[in-house]
Amino acid sequence: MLEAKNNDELPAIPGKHYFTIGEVAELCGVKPHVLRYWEQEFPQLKPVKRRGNRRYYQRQDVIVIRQIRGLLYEQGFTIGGARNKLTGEEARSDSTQSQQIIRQVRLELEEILRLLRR
Amino acid sequence: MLEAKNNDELPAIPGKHYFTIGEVAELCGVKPHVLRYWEQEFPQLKPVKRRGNRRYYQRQDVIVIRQIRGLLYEQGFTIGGARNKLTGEEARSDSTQSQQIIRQVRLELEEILRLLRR
DNA sequence: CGAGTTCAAATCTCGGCGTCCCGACCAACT
DNA sequence: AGTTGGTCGGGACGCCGAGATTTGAACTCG
Repeated sequence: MLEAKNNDELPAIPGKHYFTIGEVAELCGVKPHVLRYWEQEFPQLKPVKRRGNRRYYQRQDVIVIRQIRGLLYEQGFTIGGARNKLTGEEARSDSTQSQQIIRQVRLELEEILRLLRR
Repeated sequence: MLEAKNNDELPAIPGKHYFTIGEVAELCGVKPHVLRYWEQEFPQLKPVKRRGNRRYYQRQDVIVIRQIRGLLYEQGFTIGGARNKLTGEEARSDSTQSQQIIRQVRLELEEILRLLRR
């Protein structure tokens, strides 16, 4: 159990509404204590809690967890990077790689313009 | 010097062909010993070496370094993640359109620079 | 009831990512 | 030629991010 699987080899999420931490662990290939840890690190991860502070995850939470898992274990983000990526996902000021390059070229062009003006 | 800048606040790359490690450090906001370290970690980072094993970086190297810097310090990738992202990008690079355009514009720019320098 | 699961909090581990230090080498000035 | 300051590789060291383990009590479910 809990081998290092690819995200897309994980089982489909069963049709029920609530999952215990153990079930989610199994579903996502991530150990329970790691799920608790991630909960401190990712504000978007807030399972409902019930009697005795037990966590009850909904399907949405499972999806978020799989996203996080993908960013950390497949894409190679740090926790901080994954967090930013997730929170900034809608507020896409996210500059892609080629956008950065283009900005750089623009700077160089302006530099040349400056030279030409003298 | 060497404050934690954003990538897009870095100065334009001057028009010369070769840079010492110290100049690159300054240009990219990354200390020399880190550049040497990255060189072990990123196969795509191979400055030419001359007498006494001194590194001579070309503009292309400076660009790569800034990309790496962006991935690590702004996007929040691990070194491994950044490396994969870069090598994966290279594999695709011959077919992505914007990269071809960028390369072409860059060539023209360098031609102009050469003209300007006479 | 009893076996198994879950809880919070504290502590421990370990590798990733540098950082420091070293004597030696090199290059550009004067 | 001598001086000044940047650069070389390499080995030891340090910090901290990301979990792992431990503990002992509380809960769940058959």
